[in-house]
Amino acid sequence: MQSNINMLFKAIADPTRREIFHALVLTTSALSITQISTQFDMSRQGVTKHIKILNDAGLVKITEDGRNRFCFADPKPLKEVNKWMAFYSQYWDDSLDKLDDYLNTTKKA
Amino acid sequence: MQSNINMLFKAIADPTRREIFHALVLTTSALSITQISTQFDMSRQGVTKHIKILNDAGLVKITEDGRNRFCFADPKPLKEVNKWMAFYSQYWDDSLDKLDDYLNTTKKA
DNA sequence: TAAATTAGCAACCATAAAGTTGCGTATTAA
DNA sequence: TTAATACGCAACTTTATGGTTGCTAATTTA
Repeated sequence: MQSNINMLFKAIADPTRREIFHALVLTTSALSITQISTQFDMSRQGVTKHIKILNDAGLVKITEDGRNRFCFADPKPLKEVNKWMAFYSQYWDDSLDKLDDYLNTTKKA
Repeated sequence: MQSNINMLFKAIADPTRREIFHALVLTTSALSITQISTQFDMSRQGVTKHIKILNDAGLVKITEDGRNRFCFADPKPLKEVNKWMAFYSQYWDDSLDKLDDYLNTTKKA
């Protein structure tokens, strides 16, 4: 198993997975695997795989209920991504100044 | 070419790429491809590929200077990721309540 | 001018990833 | 108790990914 943060980044890297996650966040009720798959024009197994990866990343929780497995979104792990980005946010506003500085100094030289 | 946001998520999904990006953010001077590859115990071509993906995502800018290609980090595109996450941040604090609610109601039923 | 350096391009390899189908099993409904 | 439903597991296919090596071209240094 990979590290948590790696699995998190991997989980949100796939657009289909982001869509599934989004749908789970928006819905008020829990969705079973089959319900998700009808909603996404994808085979049930395809959804199962994505759910597994989302679950590994902690972004989706699953409760078993008879033959059903209901999926819930849990956005909490995204805080980690937020933390990762927080460091770079300080460079957002002056980021290309570095490039400008370089170009200016080399032109002057 | 994929969409911008997809390329962005893809770019930061790989841990090596995040490391390279981080090194470029931290360094005061620009780094050439060769300089990066010596720093990362990876072949020059491996680095070139990563830089290309980072460049596609807008996270790295390149200036050519003779036979050198100097790379600069540009964290600005990460704002998009931040925007994507902003929506989910409203669910961070009460996320698992959804699950709790479900479990409670089903137990009561 | 000859040698060294920086890098792109192409081919290649191994593995992972996204998705499918088929089949068996457990649970629910008729 | 039979039929339908929900699902997991395994196998398979296709394509992407991360990485390598070999070769060539351009630029810089001796």
